[in-house]
Amino acid sequence: MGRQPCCDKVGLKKGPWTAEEDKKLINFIVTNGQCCWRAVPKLAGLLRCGKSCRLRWTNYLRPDLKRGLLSEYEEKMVIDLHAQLGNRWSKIASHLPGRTDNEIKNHWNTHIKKKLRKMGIDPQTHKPLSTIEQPQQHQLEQNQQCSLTEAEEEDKIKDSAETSLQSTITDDKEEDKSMTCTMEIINNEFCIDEVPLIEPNEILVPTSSSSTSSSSPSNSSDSSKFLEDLKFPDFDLPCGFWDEDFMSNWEFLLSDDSTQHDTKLAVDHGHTSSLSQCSGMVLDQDFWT
DNA sequence: AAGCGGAGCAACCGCGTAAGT
DNA sequence: AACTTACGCGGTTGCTCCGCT
Repeated sequence: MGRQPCCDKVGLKKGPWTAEEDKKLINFIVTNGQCCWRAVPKLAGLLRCGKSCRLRWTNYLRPDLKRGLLSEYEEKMVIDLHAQLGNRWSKIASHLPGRTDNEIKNHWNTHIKKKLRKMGIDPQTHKPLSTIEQPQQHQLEQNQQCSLTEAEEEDKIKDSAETSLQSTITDDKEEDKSMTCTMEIINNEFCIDEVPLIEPNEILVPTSSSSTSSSSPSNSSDSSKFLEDLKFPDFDLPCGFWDEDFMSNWEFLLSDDSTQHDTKLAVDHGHTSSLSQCSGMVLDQDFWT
């Protein structure tokens, strides 16, 4: 079956996002919520494909994102979850509020891999490097892959991941057995037993798309006029939804002074904290409607 | 000061699949 | 049931920054 490209690539912009584009995307999503990514660029007045918009929003502009390096605890969680889930970054990310799959993937590839190797642990199998012979290692990888592809196992693993972070990994499954030694080694370094539980209500619920918003334009042909009316600071925000710190952060991003904007700047200049604070909040879906 | 190389990270690409018709 | 469409995911790329020579 032929698959059409996600968007007409001709004339679409690629590469780093500008402050102006961020502004447009934020304005649009704050007002309309996340829905129909394919339509977002057109309605928001962006020369990007929907995919690019979604990525920019989920990986960078979302208000509930934490920025900055992963804490030791988060890092430990990533290692733990990776041992159980493999390279399923989005699943791993779902256990780390405010972190994106992309961020975790990058952190894994640039930091954690090295760290584990330094500790003598194979990052793929989570077994000590010295004890693994090549053929065995290969089989281990295959076994892990195999077991992870089964839906039944996945549910078990998911449940396990949610609980084992605070306790020990059950050893009633072969793959768990194979990880035991790894975990022992890691535990020496990270002491996961002391980390607090993550409560379900601490898991952020990213804004849902049920919000074909009531405030959305009556039809798309009015979208350009509609967008003119979007001025972020004028939005009625639920009381206490975003603290002043956070608002100033986004205002920073949206301000006209940020033409040279590289959102990294915001992070580098101490705006991280407000973003991080947001991660503790559960987004109210009503807000988006 | 300039050049080089590695590290880090944002963004892109292509595939799998759920949802819709 | 067959097909289409859009979304989400994971792998990869390429740009920027920074430290070293």
